[in-house]
Amino acid sequence: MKSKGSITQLHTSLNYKGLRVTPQRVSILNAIHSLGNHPTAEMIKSFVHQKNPAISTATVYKTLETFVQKGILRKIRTLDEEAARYDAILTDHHHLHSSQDHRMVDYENEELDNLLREFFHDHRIPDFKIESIRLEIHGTFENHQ
Amino acid sequence: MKSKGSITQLHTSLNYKGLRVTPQRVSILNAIHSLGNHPTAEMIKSFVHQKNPAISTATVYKTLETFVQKGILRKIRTLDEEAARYDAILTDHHHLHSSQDHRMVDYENEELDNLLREFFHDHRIPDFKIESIRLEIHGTFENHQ
DNA sequence: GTTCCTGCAAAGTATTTGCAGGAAT
DNA sequence: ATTCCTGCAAATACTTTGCAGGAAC
Repeated sequence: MKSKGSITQLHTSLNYKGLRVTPQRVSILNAIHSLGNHPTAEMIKSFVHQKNPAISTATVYKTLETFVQKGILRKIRTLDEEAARYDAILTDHHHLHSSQDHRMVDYENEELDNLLREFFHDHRIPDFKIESIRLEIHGTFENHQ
Repeated sequence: MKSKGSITQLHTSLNYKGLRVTPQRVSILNAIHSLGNHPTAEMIKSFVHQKNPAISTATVYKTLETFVQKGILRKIRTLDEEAARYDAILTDHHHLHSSQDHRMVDYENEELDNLLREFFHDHRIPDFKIESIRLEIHGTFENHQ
């Protein structure tokens, strides 16, 4: 469905970051893309285990941390959950948070970002320099989509 | 400095929520108000221990959870920290997040809220009903304030 | 007197770390 | 050949739970 990076592309992108291409890392990247947005480490581990049961929990965590350090993933936390989630979208964007289940869906809107930029340009916060703004939009999904 | 609730007020507000007034609960509420915004359970525990070393960790956690359930506190999580924080301000508001240290400062602006309300009124998100919006404003504090 | 709360210790969940062997380069 | 990565097990951080005694009402 969604265009996934080929093995070669993964290879290249890992190399580019100075990382060795290991089956574990390839599996984990594939898992994140297959799982859609914002899986937890646990979800990634389960997915990866289907094909490769030998991969250890420690490796999953270490790898995710490495990817975050290298700027391949972003780590995010939600309001009401214990576990961290990992986001493969690196550009700044916002999230819809379901108050029913713990779903999180990306929300991007350039017009909104411009509006915010303007607003804070006109309303500087004393002694604070803004780097980025992320909206947590809480609510409920309708039509069970 | 900041107007704190007297013992009697605390008493009344706990009673109002159907909670018994215990020294532990009074200490914990005082701690949260003294510590300013968004202390972690650990910070609250340390503070409380200065006056009352006997209070247990379990009680701190249980009490905080009770307060959250009763709507006396709100539990929040930050981007890069493991531990939850507790916020005594219940009305919807936003937060400044320091990218230097792990500081979090409240930010409220009615004009901003109106702007957002208008924006999302005009740009409905398909199949999603918004309940609340919180901004995470990341950046750096200047003038070491 | 009844119900609720506290403290202890143990358990649970999420995550990190040290280290030795093994794989990628 | 060297450097980096993985897996194991143990450790750590944060939080929850069961239960019995004690406090608040």
